[in-house]
Amino acid sequence: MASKAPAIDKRRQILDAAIRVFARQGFHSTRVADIADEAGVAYGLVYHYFKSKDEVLNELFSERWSLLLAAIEEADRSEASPRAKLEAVAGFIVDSYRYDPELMKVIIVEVTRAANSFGRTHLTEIRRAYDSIAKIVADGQEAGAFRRDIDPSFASMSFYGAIEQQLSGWIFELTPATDTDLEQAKTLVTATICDGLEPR
Amino acid sequence: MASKAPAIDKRRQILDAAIRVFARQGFHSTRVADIADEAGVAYGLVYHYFKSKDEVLNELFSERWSLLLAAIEEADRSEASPRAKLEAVAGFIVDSYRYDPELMKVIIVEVTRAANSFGRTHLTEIRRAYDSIAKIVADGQEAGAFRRDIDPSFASMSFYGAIEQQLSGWIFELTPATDTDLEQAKTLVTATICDGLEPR
DNA sequence: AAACCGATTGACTGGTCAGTCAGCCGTTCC
DNA sequence: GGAACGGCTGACTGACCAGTCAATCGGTTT
Repeated sequence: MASKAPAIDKRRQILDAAIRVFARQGFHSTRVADIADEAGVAYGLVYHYFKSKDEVLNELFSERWSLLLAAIEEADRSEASPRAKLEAVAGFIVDSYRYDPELMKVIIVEVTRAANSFGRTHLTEIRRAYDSIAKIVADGQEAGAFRRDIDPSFASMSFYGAIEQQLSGWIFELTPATDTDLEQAKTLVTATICDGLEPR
Repeated sequence: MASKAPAIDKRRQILDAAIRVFARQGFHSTRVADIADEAGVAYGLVYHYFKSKDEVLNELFSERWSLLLAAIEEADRSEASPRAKLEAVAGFIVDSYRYDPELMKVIIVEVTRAANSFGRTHLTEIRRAYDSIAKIVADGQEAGAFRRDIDPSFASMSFYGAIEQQLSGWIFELTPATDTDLEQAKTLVTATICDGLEPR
């Protein structure tokens, strides 16, 4: 008997396999057969659960991005200082990478930074994240915590870009990514963006 | 007679056509036939001048990236302040976009941010840019112009990431890109990274 | 036990394209 | 004139792969 294997969720199994394979080979050079093999499942089953290969990636992206959006909006609703809100956002993104680097790699490399193919589909969701961050900045300006001569949406792009670039560095092994590095990055991004490189 | 057509450089013609087509459709959904058509040239000629479709993209990237590397290193060699050096780098990148947005789109979307497929090939060149920027920061720290508690390579990634994210915003029309916007961006990036968002 | 039904299987097909190649110009040089 | 050469042409092929589908399996219902 051992495992009764009570209807393991094959759909989930396929998604998880897809993360691994996409991270390893990239979306374009991944064959649907690779996903099925990695999941230990028949080729056709992928099409039982998903309309197309694209839909698998879309699903992976949307699952995770909605968490990010929720995290940003929660940070925004909190009573913390604007700077602490940004720190919370940076923290969430870095933790996402720590918790599941392969998934974050797929999302960044195949969607976020590839807005030609897939990003186009998700541009609205992606934009929502930038806008929410911009709102945090704008509120901070109104409260006098941030200077007013930098456009909030400009600041938002810089902040997000700085974080994503750090993840890229880790993903492509341009930059060490020990636990300590990740932990420091959380506050360092915010320190860089809020305090600046020049001494105060 | 009319045009003596003194051996127009067909190779160049193909490269320029490739920029337009890659920018429009993305590398993966561009057929070699599309490039040839756009260039007004026979299919086979592409293979006369280039070993493969990949090589066309590689060539486009290397051409431009070497200019960027030269610009960074020249800025570094100048007598300007560290901050002015960074401003020069930001200025060069923004001007590259202004001068040839399609080429920059191709480079960012298909190479720089797609380090899975092509970036891998160019990782060394890409890294050299990050390293050169990091050197500017490190020198600035030594000279006391920058605080020392932020790792230069970390600062370099933040700086470059912030710029590239601005370009992405323009490329995907998330952000207005009038001449004034571009001009302001040059100093704003540096202002954000050097001075920070918080009032001084 | 028979009908039913969703999950699962994997062989097969249709279409797509990167890259090849055999040959055609136009020029230059003897 | 003709031979040699390099730029240039575009039809063709071989490989690859996303998506289909007919068939099987195993559990549930009546």
